[in-house]
Amino acid sequence: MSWTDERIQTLKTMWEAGQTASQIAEALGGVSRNAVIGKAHRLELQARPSPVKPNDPEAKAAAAAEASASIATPAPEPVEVEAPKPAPVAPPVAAAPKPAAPVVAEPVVDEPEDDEDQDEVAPVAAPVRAPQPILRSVGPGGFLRQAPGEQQPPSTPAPPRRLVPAKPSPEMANKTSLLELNDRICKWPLGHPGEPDFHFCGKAVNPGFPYCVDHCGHAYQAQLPRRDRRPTPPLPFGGPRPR
DNA sequence: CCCTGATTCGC
DNA sequence: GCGAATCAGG
Repeated sequence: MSWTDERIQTLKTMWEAGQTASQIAEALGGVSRNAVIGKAHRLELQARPSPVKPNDPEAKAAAAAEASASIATPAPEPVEVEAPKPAPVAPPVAAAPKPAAPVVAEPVVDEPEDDEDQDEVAPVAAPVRAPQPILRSVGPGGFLRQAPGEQQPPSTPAPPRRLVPAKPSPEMANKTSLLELNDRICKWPLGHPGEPDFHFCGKAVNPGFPYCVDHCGHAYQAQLPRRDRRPTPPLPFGGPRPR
């Protein structure tokens, strides 16, 4: 598998959306988790909390000094630490539990009359599960319950030759799907991954940010004293959606 | 053990 | 540029 523009775009988006490298690899198919991480780094997408971050230049220097006690001090450069910029209170992606594989709304019209294997360049990028109605119990808020492990069966990563199910419903006609995202449109998720109407905001971004001006306002807030905080910070992913 | 991302380094 | 191997924390 090679890194086509589409696949790179998917990688970028999912990475920014807080998906784990494993999830991204699985969604893309044909690549390993390491491949995804490696590519992400080459794309300079890092900027994500790593479970294994030294993060302490002094400790590093100390360790280095200890390891090579005989070497002259290599002038430990004081690394710049996170400045107190306005802390994003609710980076929507941070709390992302396990958004399912990319939901494609791309209405791929399936013409039944032509049976031949046409190497249709259908976006194979993401395995698409037919939007089969998931019948589950309904929670207090009216949302569909989903067992933690059954977001979607990522199990059949078999690259679908055709994407039949994406019915061109008028519902999704104007919605922005995962694969339609780019650097210029707002990536704020609307709805829940796995649900049929899950899509993204899609408005023009606030330059320099992944979201439009409105959603930047939601995503980046000044840290307020607990008492003064809104009881419910926006949770774009996960969490029951009030209806 | 499992998971995670980071890094290295031969290709 | 790519990604397996390896590392290291949770």
